[in-house]
Amino acid sequence: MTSDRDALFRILADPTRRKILDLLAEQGPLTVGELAAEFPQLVTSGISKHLMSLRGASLVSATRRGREQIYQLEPDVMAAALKPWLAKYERYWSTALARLRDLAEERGTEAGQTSPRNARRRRRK
Amino acid sequence: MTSDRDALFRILADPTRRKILDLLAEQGPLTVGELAAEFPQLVTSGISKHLMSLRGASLVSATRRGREQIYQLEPDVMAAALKPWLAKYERYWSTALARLRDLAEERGTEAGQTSPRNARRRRRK
DNA sequence: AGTAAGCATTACTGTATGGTAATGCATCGG
DNA sequence: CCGATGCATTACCATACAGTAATGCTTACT
Repeated sequence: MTSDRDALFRILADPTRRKILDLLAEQGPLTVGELAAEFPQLVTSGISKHLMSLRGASLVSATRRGREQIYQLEPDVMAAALKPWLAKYERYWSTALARLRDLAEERGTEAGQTSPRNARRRRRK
Repeated sequence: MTSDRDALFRILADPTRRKILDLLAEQGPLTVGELAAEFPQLVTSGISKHLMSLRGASLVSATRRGREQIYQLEPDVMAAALKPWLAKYERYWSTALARLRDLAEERGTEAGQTSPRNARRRRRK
């Protein structure tokens, strides 16, 4: 019952897992050893566990080459889970940036309502 | 030392908090009571705790009106933390969508290398 | 004044999970 | 063949944290 998106966000919550994904996104496929080298404070079995959970969520895939495992980013699941969710916020972000720019430029242009004009909810007694 | 982004992803990991943010994004400002009504399985003090942590991360802000607290989405922090991070993946997403479309259209156009052409790393023995 | 509504705070509990150490299992080099 | 490398798996531990119940503080109503 726990949705795909729930699982994704739980996985992304851990900084180590996010960094693994970031490395794979920036550098392309990497072996476990190469990945582990980026986390000197962690033992390799820890990395392995993270990689297993990433594989379990289909965020990465692995192919063997001899005794090495080459991990690779698998972007589809993340895109599918994240894009619709992001859509709810992106419109706020543009206005947020505009607002920041406005603040930087001048003070006192308090023309209201950047947020969705949402007529429902009038509960002022 | 734990970065802004770490904090954000930890917060987003909880489905209740994500739903709170979603509601505020979709419906505009809401009171605690209105929010709590969306979570029948939770007691209100639980909602309140979540709202406190959201406020602590500056993802929402609250204004009093009488004895009600009206919570409102505060998009800036989220945008600032998420947009640079998303940039690493978005280019994969377009190709991912293209790949999905390709798969839907036909089978066997296995022209390789959608991923970043990353010349470094040549370790084929 | 007294009661209730709306929300925050605190203390407590159970569970999930990140980390480690130990072990196992292929694969590679000599 | 034998030790070493590369990685996965297991069992174990400690901590973080979501949820609840209890309490308190304002504001509103009568």
